[in-house]
Amino acid sequence: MALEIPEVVINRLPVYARALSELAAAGEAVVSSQALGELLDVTPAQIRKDLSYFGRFGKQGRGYNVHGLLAKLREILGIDRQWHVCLVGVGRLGQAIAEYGGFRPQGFEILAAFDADVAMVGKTVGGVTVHFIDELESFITSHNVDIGIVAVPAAHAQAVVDRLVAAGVHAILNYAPISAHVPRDVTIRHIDPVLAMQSMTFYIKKGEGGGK
Amino acid sequence: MALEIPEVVINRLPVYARALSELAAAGEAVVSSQALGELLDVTPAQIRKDLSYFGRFGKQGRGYNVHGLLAKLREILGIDRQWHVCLVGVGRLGQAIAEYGGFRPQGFEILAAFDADVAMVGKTVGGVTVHFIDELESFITSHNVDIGIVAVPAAHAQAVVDRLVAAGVHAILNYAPISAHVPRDVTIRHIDPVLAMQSMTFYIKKGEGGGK
DNA sequence: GCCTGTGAAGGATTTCACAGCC
DNA sequence: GGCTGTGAAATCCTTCACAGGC
Repeated sequence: MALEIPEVVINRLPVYARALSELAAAGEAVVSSQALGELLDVTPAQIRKDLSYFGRFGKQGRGYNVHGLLAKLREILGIDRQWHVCLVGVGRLGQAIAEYGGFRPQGFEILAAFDADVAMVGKTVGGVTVHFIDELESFITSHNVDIGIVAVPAAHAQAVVDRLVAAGVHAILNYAPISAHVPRDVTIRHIDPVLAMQSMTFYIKKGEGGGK
Repeated sequence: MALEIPEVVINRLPVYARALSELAAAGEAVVSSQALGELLDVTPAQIRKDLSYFGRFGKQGRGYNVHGLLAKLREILGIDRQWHVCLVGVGRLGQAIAEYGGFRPQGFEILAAFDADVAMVGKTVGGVTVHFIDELESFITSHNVDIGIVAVPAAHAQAVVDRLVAAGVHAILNYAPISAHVPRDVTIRHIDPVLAMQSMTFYIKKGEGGGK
């Protein structure tokens, strides 16, 4: 009977969880949907409805227990555990990703990196050892890698995605500027600052010269 | 009568434009909504409907002229010109952004970077000179900066956003892990790989152990 | 025969508004 | 009195399906 949960809802939960972490760090014990909504620029009704897909976590007249709700969300999202990640591509972008300190504290452990350039093989970037790309599949299998990060040039990105999928990875974070294809049982998210820029210019263009 | 165009539509246009660039580079002269849709995993009806917000660009029986449609989309999005960008924060992340070569070829020129750390001031990162943060407002005004990129620690990010907005910037690309507040006439986009990861784990968690 | 552009239908998501509980 | 949880209403977005042009 677990009715299908909209993807938009799932995408908002990590934002709620992040805000709750901050509230917890600030020593807040309880928060209302109203207060949380103001923090996040979301309507209180939206928050309550989103949470209602998963259960009844609040108390009438009071609001939500910050720690309790955070723990619930972490469980729902599956971020209450360690995930094994591998990185493909250690060019400039890949190196920046390897050196980025934001993944590990959230439970995403980059176990290894892979590259087609033999000159990179054996080096260590941000604490991650670079392997030759041909070892990708065996590493994924032997180390139970859950998530792949793609940071190769656009021309090779789909091939890398295909290899990750074939090797059994079910989630991919793609930094390459392509619309990658994946089977329906694989989840993919794209990080593309240029696309983000290009959608913003539509709105600032309007403000110039023209009407209202 | 320019009926309001949904934001989801605007967000898809850059993806269409990117695909058209590739088709153009591959020497394709014409493309149907069907073919473009297969390339992008989007339904043909969606593409046609999206484009219909802006005009009638296709020819029945043939499809769309690749160059013509691309030019139209670039004009609609405002990516047919140069934009002035400034970067705030040149820590590890900010440096990686400054060194990233993907913005300039798309018309986004990073004119300057700013940081509160005087040890960074005067240095050059990825061809961009670092200024002291207090020069932010005067630089934005004098150089007509359109877009700000925020790459400072979370604790300072909202303050930086506020300063950018006060200085007249109307679009912000935010890499800091916060839900920043901006006035309604300012457009903001968030780049947050951790949030992307955290929404994917919901789906791969389901695949494990459990049902169906 | 093929493919666009588009009203209309359908589906999804958000917001409303209020009963019920603390 | 304040705030949640939630059906119902409203809004938004996608898909259908077909008239019309090439």
